[in-house]
Amino acid sequence: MDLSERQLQILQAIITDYVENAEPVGSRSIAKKYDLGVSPATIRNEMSDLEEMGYLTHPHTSAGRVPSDKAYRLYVNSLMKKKNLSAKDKKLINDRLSASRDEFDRTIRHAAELLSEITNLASFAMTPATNDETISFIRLMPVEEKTIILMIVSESGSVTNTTLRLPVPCTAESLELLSKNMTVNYRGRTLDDVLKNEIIEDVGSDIEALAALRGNVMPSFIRTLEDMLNVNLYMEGMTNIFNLPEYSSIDRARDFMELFAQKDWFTQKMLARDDGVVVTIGEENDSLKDCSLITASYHVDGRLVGKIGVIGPTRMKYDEVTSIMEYLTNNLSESFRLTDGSETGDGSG
Amino acid sequence: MDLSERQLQILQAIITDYVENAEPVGSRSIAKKYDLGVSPATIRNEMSDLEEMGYLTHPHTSAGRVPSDKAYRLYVNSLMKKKNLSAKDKKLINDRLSASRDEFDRTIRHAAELLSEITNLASFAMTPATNDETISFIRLMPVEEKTIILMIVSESGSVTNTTLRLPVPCTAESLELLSKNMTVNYRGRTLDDVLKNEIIEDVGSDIEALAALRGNVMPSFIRTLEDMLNVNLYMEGMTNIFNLPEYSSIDRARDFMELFAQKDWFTQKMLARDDGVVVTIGEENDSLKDCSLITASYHVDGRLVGKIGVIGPTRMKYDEVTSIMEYLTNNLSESFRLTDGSETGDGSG
DNA sequence: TATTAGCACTCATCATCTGAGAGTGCTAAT
DNA sequence: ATTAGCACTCTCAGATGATGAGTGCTAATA
Repeated sequence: MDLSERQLQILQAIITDYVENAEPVGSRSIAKKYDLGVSPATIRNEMSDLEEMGYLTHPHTSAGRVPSDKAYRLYVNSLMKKKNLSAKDKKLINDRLSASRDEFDRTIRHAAELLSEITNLASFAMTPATNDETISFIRLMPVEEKTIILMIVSESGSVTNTTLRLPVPCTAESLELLSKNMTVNYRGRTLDDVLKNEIIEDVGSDIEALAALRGNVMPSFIRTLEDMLNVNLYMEGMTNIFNLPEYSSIDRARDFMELFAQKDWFTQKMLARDDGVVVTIGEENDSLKDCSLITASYHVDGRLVGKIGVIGPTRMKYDEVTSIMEYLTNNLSESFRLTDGSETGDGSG
Repeated sequence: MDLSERQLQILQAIITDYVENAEPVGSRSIAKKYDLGVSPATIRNEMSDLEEMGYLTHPHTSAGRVPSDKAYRLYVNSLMKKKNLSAKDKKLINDRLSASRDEFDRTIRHAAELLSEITNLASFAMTPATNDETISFIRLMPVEEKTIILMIVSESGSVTNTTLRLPVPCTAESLELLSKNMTVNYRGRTLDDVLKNEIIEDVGSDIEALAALRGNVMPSFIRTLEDMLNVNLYMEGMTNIFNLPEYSSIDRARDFMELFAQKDWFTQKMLARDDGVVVTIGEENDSLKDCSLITASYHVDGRLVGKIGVIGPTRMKYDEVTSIMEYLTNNLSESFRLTDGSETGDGSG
């Protein structure tokens, strides 16, 4: 049962009005503000039908109508028109991101900050999942007699390291040897692959001292690989939601904040979402039943996929927010394109 | 004008009761619950005097009394008795910290988690300020033709690195040479020293290619040193405060949360506090006028000083919280004592 | 002199009530 | 098919009054 042109217009008007004012919309105000050429009574009848079809709800008899999740979904899928970013916002994004372009994590954090500043909602940004990153080389370095640094470098140039203490001293030569040994062994393999398919124990055992050293290093190696898999999550603007009428009750606000206190859970959730701009509305989210969640993905070196997102009430300016996120992720992907040498890696300052 | 023994008893009783129930305390309930051997009327008179002296306040005529900041200060300084941790809490702390002892940052985060769990307040923990850390060595490593890794290792074994791209290719030998060169130059100097006293430009200029490379590396070197100075701040249990009656108003809750959204500002504030267990109450804090803040410091390798802290309403169980923090920081300092080789640096798992 | 009982008084809180206003839903006219 | 008219419903804000906790003062008491 498709909606008539007029019904769509009315629904659109109600959504626009409700998103703006956060108050149930009455037939009279629609008739007055939006020039639909019909009387409030007609609009009332249509509203009644729309409610029957599940697009509107009714807080109580004598209140106006409020759009349902279904209405927002329809809006996002068909009604919504693409919005152009204001020149001001574009400038803001360009300026702020370029200032930190060569520092990966800082840039990601700035993206989250920008997103919450421009949208006035809660936002997050996370570094890419690195399951498919491949190992480039492994290096062991002496610090003190029994202290060494273990360093793993991935193909995309990201580095993770750990400092570890050995039960017995070791020589610089044996560290060098084991470094080469491990590099040969693991170079080109993905983190997931190495972590899942356990450790191969058959290399280097011809020299006993080396085998012992290897035994001491392996647990740290594995743990460091796990560290490498961790994505960093930056959250910003959580307090913005306090300014919204839907969170004026302390309980609502608490529920909201508590969701984000569980960072690990949240990260997993976000990683699982599809790439590209994805909008989920109200009940479509498992938790967050009265929130909408918009995520978008950016690319690093054209491959790795990181995510940014915005969380707010279902009453949200979907058109604006999606546009901002599209612009922002394009900008990020552009920043993180490593194919040619135009970026020197150190800033001008 | 000193307080009489009886006045102290009454004040103590009021504080105990108010901390427990968060409601203004009346003379009758004091007389009933705490066996002071005097009638409500006498207590009323004393309360009136205490109010005149600024130890109590009066929300309105017919309400009971509430302790003022001054009262809490007196309590913390003289009245409070040291509390023993419950065996349960001790076990919790021992178990949870030992599980992550060899991973520095993780341990710090766990400390913050523990603190908020046990106190049911908001907590934070931060890694030590590293101004006085000295540089141990600097290493440059090739990744690809024009991509290299810059790595700085401090005396205490902490490592910071950055990946940078050069405008022109460089040889492994020149990287090696510059590494040595820089290490000789900076070894033993503190981060602060190096950052403040600008860069010495007179070394290695005898080889032109090396000087050029050095010019390309220095900006990243400085930035990486700055990174090294950054302390990590972990905040936990922010949502705990929603359960407290003093934050049942959305405005209060918002103010509270907004303070902690400014992480940099907060970090600076906390770094500036004295070492040891420090309690500041209400107005004694610049911002946070109706909060109390308790911080304590732990030591790494007996030298570097990190901080943990708890933030809550002035109505707080000062005795319990300070005890917990003392126990926790002792435990942390113990964990981070690096003097002998008993710790292998890699876990048993 | 210090303490206490007694009592009038104050004030917040809660439940109840009221009128105003917004908005609907239905019916009958256009 | 649309619209005007009107009764009806329900929320909201303000007013009212009862309740009860707790004080502050006074006069009696040990």
